[in-house]
Amino acid sequence: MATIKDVAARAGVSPSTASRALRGSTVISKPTRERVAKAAQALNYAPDFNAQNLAKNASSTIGVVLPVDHHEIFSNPFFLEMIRGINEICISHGSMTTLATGISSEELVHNIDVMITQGHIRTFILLYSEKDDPVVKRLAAAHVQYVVIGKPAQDSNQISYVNNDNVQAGTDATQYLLDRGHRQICFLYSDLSKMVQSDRMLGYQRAMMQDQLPDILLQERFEDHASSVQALTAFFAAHPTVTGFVAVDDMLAMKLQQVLHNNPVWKQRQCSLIAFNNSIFSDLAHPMLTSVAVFPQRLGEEAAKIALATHPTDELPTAVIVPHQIVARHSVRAVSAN
Amino acid sequence: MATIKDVAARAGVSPSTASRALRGSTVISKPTRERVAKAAQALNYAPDFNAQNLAKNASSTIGVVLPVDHHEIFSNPFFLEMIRGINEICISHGSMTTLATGISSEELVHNIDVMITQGHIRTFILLYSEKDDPVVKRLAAAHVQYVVIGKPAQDSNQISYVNNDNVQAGTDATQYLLDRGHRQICFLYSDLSKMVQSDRMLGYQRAMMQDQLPDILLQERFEDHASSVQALTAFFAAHPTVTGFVAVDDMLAMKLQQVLHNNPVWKQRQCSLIAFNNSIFSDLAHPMLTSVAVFPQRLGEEAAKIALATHPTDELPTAVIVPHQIVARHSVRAVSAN
DNA sequence: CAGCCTTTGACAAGCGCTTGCAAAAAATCA
DNA sequence: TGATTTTTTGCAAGCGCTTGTCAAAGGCTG
Repeated sequence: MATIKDVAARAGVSPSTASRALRGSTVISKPTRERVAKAAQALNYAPDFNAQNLAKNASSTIGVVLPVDHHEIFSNPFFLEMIRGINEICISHGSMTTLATGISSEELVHNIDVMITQGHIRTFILLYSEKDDPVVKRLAAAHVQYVVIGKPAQDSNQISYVNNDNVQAGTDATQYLLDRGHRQICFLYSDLSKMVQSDRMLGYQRAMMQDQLPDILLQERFEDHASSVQALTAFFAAHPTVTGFVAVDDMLAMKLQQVLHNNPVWKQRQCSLIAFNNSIFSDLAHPMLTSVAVFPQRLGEEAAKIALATHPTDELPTAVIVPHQIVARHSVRAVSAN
Repeated sequence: MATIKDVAARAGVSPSTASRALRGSTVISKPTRERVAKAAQALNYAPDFNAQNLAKNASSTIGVVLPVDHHEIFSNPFFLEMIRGINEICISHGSMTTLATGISSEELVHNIDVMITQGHIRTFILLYSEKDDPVVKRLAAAHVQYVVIGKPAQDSNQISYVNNDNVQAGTDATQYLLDRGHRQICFLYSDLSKMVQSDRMLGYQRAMMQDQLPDILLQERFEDHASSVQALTAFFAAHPTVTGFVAVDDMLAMKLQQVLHNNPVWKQRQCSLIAFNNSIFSDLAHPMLTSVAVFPQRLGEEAAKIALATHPTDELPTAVIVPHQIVARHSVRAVSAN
């Protein structure tokens, strides 16, 4: 590997000049800068990250934090797509990414500690957002920069984040059903402590309220068949005229679909179903799910851009909202308005 | 952060002695070693990776290579679980992991190049195995160490790998159906160029042959409903008495299940179904799929252990096979032997 | 044309750690 | 006890890069 001395020699300047020239310092004359650049090119020079980091006492890699391992969460293809997006941008900026995972909160925090103290990593991207997250506390205490994907649980205008407009997405999904004649629409969710879910629910409620229709909520995880059937039986008893569901994500939608499909009476109702995330599950369901795409890769990309852009810690935070988009498949039918 | 000088000072020795003591060099007397260790402990000392790497001209991070981005592949939860396993082990060995991804083969190779030349990464784990992989070529050319998860496409006893015994898994799955009275069993796959699939198929064939039963093969991707129905119609016409399917993975099994379920006649056949991977899809299907678990996290762990263990490149390669295990759910019924 | 300011580039120190080499200390032996 | 070996420790150089400081060179003005 060529070192900076080699390119300096070839360009006929000192290493320090070469260094400055390569980072585009205006203190070096343009001709020299070009000469150095040419030499670097010719020698196929690339700086050694370790040396660079050591000298700058910084790091060219950014840490990507996965949520604490919880099987269900973890099997969500979402994360990989976000990681892809992040990595893409990082590489193009000459950075690398490294992962922080953990089987428990403590382990995660510890791993992050190691990355900060030993790895000198100064920028993190959180792939999730949670209330009272010890990870966030640690990050803040260590004065490192971080951007979260999702809506920050608090201080949302003090920290950088990228997110979808989940409230709007909720409204749009609901409106989609309304537009097709549905009036009795149920919002199906599993865990309101997740910001995504409560936001989408808010959106749903807004849409319903606008048409002066009553909320119909159903919380259910569909963990086993028996309890699912029981829950749905009770639900339909209370709301016999429901024609559509807005399910908070497509995994949940799929589960609902399964139990619906499996009961002749319910199947006959042909309830419409709109979901979120547009992941592989939407395609795998039958009928395929109409779903609100949220573009995880894009989320990752935007997060990485923010992370790579602002280095001064005391700068104003950035927030970017990535758009969503309904992709129509076959799980929604129009009904004649009653 | 405490540096090695600090601990040296506190222990009353020179930095070099401290360094040697901390790496456990036997050239340092035991008492001093202990004194240094104690000082390090007290100061909460941890070495700076960058400095360490620079001095040793090595790297304490290992590169994890994802397959080239192909949407279907990428939405497989498998990868994240392997990564989890890898990360777990790496962290506990004081290493970090960094990701290599790419939208094309060229991009991937380029990214890996950067990691090697600029990042000084000397060890990689490939999360996939493919024939004529340019990544492998590059890795070999650069004389870096790598271990692959899956069966190496060639030279399988020259390179380290970790894998399941997919042939045996195929046999076991088939035998599971045989044991329950099935005789007309179909093997469903999508792409034989993948080692996993061809291996599992081999196992299926072995089991069938042992009972002197004929192979029944079906290649189908179930990409859209119409073509799926068509394919199955043709299939059942040719093999009207099939009672069970061995599907090469649970995503495929799920798709099959969907189209089967959706046709009253086929549904009535109540075909049994056994799948592989035991991912979230197995749980999501209805009825839930009996599936052969292959423990991706474990695969990752083992791969990481190998990667971290052998540093001399000229050492003999290691191969480890992680066991599989059938987890019974509801997609297999016993049939009375005819 | 002398004096002063500006631009340009080199020198050298240092980031935190490792390691070859040699000096000091301890242990052994005659 | 002195010589010799063995053990233990310190010195200093160096990994590849950045950057503060300063000298040299060139351009102005009066």
